[in-house]
Amino acid sequence: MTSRSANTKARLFEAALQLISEHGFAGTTVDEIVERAGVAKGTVYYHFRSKTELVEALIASEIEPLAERFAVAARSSDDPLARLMAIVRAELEWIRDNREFAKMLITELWREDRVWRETLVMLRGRILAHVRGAIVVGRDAGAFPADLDPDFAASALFGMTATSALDWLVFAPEQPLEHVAEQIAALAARAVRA
Amino acid sequence: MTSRSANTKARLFEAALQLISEHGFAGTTVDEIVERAGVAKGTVYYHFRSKTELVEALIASEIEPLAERFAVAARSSDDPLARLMAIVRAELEWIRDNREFAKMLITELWREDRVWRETLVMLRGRILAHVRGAIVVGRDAGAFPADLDPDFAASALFGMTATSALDWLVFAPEQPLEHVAEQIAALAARAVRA
Amino acid sequence: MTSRSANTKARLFEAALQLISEHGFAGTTVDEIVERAGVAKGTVYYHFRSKTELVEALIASEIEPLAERFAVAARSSDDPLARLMAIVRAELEWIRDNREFAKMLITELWREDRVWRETLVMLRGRILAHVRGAIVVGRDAGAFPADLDPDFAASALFGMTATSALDWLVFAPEQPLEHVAEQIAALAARAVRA
Amino acid sequence: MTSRSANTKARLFEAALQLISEHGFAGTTVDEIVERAGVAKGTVYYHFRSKTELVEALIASEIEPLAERFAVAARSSDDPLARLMAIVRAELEWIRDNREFAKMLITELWREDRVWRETLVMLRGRILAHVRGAIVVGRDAGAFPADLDPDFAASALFGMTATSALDWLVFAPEQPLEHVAEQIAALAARAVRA
DNA sequence: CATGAATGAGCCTTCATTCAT
DNA sequence: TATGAATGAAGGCTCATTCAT
Repeated sequence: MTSRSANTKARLFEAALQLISEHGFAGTTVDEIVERAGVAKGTVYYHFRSKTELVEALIASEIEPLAERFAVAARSSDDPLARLMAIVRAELEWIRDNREFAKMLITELWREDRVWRETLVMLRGRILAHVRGAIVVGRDAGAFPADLDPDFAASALFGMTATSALDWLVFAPEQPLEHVAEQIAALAARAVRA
Repeated sequence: MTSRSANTKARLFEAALQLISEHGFAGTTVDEIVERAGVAKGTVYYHFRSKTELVEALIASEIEPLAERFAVAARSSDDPLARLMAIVRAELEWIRDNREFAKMLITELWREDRVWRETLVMLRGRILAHVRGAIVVGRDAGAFPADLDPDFAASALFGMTATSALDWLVFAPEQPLEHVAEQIAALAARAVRA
Repeated sequence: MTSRSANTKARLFEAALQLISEHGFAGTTVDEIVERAGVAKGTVYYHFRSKTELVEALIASEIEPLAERFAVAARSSDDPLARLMAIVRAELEWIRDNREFAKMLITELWREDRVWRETLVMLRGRILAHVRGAIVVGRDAGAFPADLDPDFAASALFGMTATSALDWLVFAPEQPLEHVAEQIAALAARAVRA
Repeated sequence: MTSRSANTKARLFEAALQLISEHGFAGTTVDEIVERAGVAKGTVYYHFRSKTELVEALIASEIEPLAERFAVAARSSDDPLARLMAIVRAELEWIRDNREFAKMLITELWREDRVWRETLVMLRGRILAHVRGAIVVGRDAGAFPADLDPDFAASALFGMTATSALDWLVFAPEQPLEHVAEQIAALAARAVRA
């Protein structure tokens, strides 16, 4: 792929991401995307087979960096609680840095008729596996309650962090990340400790 | 309004709700709605000014019963923790009973260009106020940590419950409500204890 | 179907037929069809699922009358040669009366990627069966040569008549039908007589 | 013209011919042509001014060899009937050897909006002139009926042969050329005998 | 109260053509 | 001589809305 091609695709990705996070996939037109990207309409169809495949490619391009951030956080400590806190913080920071992508994921994850749904579900699984791993280790070490359902707790902590982060960005964006991180970390830490 | 008219509207509401929960507002057509409702296309425009107003009316018709369920739960006990648990449980039960509506709320709440967004934000505010109220009482009584940010904790607990409930219904619907309720209640109870 | 619907469809059929006979299926746009028919573009898609299905319906609507004309001609006489001549004449008259449809059939019959190809091939088979029937009877009665291949002769006579008729209409439309009919009849009669 | 250039053009011609015979001119895209030819899209526009001129050049490249085959057949004998039979056989063989081109000619000859229509009409005239010549000679010599319209008979015999040949190739390709040639020759010979 | 035929703006997509390399 | 990324006009189709009945 030439760098000209790569540059064009990158501009299309950015334009599509911003628009879809605001108006959803169905509510975003190809005309709007190309206008914001500064290319002609046909260019989309030179690089992608359809509007849908443009978004599939966009998601695919973001998934690895995202998954890697969580993998790094999960490797950050041997202490289960510290590891959990690192993951929570990674989630917060990622949402802060990728607000548009996060909004798109939330609104599209529950939509059952999207071709990329499987991809998103798998991504969710990879991330939750890290959370779950830390929980299992902590539970077996006696640091967390014995009757904690790891799958359930992983999903709950992940969801609590995600919705809190979005609430923060949408309804109280003036709050510093540190305050949010502290509050969520405190809640999460208490929620799982034995 | 005659009962014939009310019946027609009810069928339109139900059809619209199911379709929008699956495909989103923009992804649902009036043709699909009327086909599922078993009425003619013109009928929608006899009862509502537009597709948007149909959905506005649908949301309005659900809001009071929903808010009332939370109000009842919030009045159920004087003990702050018990009250919190009742609210969590009310949320779970409501999502189980109104799965389509819950999915619609989640995917449409973050969309900034919807006319009913304000309505949903206000609804969210009413519900969070109950949670927040219980937290403030518990904090002031020393049952909850003194440094707990009530707004923040309310949003986090509400979000944790909502995403857990949706995960449950979408990814593990065979789990009994009791197990889910216990797990969430345990997490929530620990999260706020002093 | 209401008469308003039927009228609209008939106007679409007529417009489509004229345009496709001139520019072919792929060379005719829906915009051109609706402009000539005097209806809005959406009307096509209210009545038909696609441009292709509009043409399928058009062909289906013409096939029975056409097949019936040949069936009548084939029943016109017990004498095989007279019957053959009646069929040839029916073909000529039909092409004269349905010039657009005939041109469309010729240019679309050989196209292997058309959904209606099977329909046209079956129509061809029904017509050829009449010609073939007359030839078999004449051959068995000794009026036609014993070594005449009925399938082959039927296809040859039918094709000769069709191309002659189109040549006539396109390159020498001033000739009266009678002259054309006499010439073709004479050629055909000689071609098959023992 | 270098041999590399000639080779590229030849590959474009072959690809275009196959595709157009299947899907028609309007139904064939430049993308499809270059993909089958194994060259880049711009290459078409380096060698030809447009898709239309590519096809014009393709037709032009085939016309002389085709016309020459008929001219040779027309010179093959002094006997009018033998000459006619030779032309019929030449037509059959040419269609067998150039099936795609023949199908393209048939479907494009009646299309009144093609720039190459005049070229094809002239080609038709040149071929029919040979048939007509043989008929006139035979009629004047008393071998053919005196009331035979030479133009008409030429067109009819040519059309009969062409449609029979295509029917053969499309619907009964397993038949040997000899059988087809015999059947058509017998029909044609009888059709014009005095 | 309800219908369904009709509308037309606007959607996604196609495709012949251009142009910098 | 050839490439392939980019273009934009035009294509088929969708869909919320209107309206005569």
